Amino acid sequence: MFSFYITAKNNRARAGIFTTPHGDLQTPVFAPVGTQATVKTLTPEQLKGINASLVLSNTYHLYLRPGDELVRDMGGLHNFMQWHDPMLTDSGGFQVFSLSKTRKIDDDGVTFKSHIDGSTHRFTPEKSIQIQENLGADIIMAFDECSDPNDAAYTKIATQRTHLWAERSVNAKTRADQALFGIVQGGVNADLRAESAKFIASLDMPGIAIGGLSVGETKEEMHDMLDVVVPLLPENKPRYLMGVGTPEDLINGIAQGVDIFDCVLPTRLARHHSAFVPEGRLNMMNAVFARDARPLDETCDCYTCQTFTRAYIRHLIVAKELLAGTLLSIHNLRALIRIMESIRSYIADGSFETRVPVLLDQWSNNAKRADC
RNA sequence: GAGCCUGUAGCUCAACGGCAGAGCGCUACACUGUGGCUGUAGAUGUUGAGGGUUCGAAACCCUUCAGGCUCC
Repeated sequence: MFSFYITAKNNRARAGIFTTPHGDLQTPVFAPVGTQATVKTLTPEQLKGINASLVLSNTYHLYLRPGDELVRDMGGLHNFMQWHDPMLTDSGGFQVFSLSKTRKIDDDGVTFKSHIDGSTHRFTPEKSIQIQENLGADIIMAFDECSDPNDAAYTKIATQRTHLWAERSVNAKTRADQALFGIVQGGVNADLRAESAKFIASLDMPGIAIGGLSVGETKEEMHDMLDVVVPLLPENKPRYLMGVGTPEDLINGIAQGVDIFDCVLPTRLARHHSAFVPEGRLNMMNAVFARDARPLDETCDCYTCQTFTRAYIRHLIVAKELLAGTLLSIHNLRALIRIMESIRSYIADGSFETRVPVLLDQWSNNAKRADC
């Protein structure tokens, strides 16, 4: 039911097709994040309009509200949110650590308090898989622990625990129509990363994720960890770099052999008034755009850029109109998806490697603000 | 025409004889497996105007301008 064909390679970069029960995914792919069974501010129709192919949703959030059994009874996540293409759910591991103020972790699982009402809950690997089976995404994730990469001693403990939990996640899985991906941890320790990559690869899951990056370490550390991990992963399985990222991170990640990415950044920045454009990140609330009649990005083919001026978008932001978030989300997601489309064609025609410096030069200053 | 009240940052208002301030707004910055947040930094004043008293005035006195209320 799940297979991954590599259609072209440029050194470590690969283009491929991952088949799922809801259609084929062309990789490299960027997945918009739809935490609460919606990519914030966008309809499924709008997502189709920007050629989104994979959407991520969240186990932690949907378990707390409206409840995974309710989603199951409403026909599963695809039907519930009316997204009929490939979907992925997170395991809830990350949110237990990033959102819950108080939590108690032991080798069996995590007891935590809801960020919504403070009520107490418990996740174990088995519980996470059960929830994700109720939700019904095509790709589901092993329950893991994402620790602070700067805490080396604790990261070792958390990584070992993540390995035990990965095995338990595999054993808990019952549905054949879902692909369970394992997650490599190990912080910024090369030896621990290598050990984790080998262990997770040994479980022979249909895909492997690299977690615990873009959580506070430097770009150089992320780069170094990918250099350690990716060569230790099987060629014939998709590699998923969780929570990344900026246009620059996507280009670098693909060059290092990553196939799947997800990130809140394009939609979060959209709601916080920033736009990805080739010359840099624009803060569209800035007064300089008040009378700017140009589109966000003259080279972009998205609905926002084909239709509206910067002046209008700034007006919507200043007036706190919801449409601002929608228009900027359409643009930011389209910008990243368009980069993916270009790179897939570059890998296919063999030009990707030589184009990386040009792509980076074009997009690397999106990590911070542009001057225009 | 007479009496009273009010004029302080873009807005609403503090300070009532001793460094002119707050909230909001404004100008920027940050945001990477999402709390439509949040956090950080910054700018802005002939205290309506003019004169006087005082070591010192947004404050007290005089004149004047503007707005409001009341009375004739």
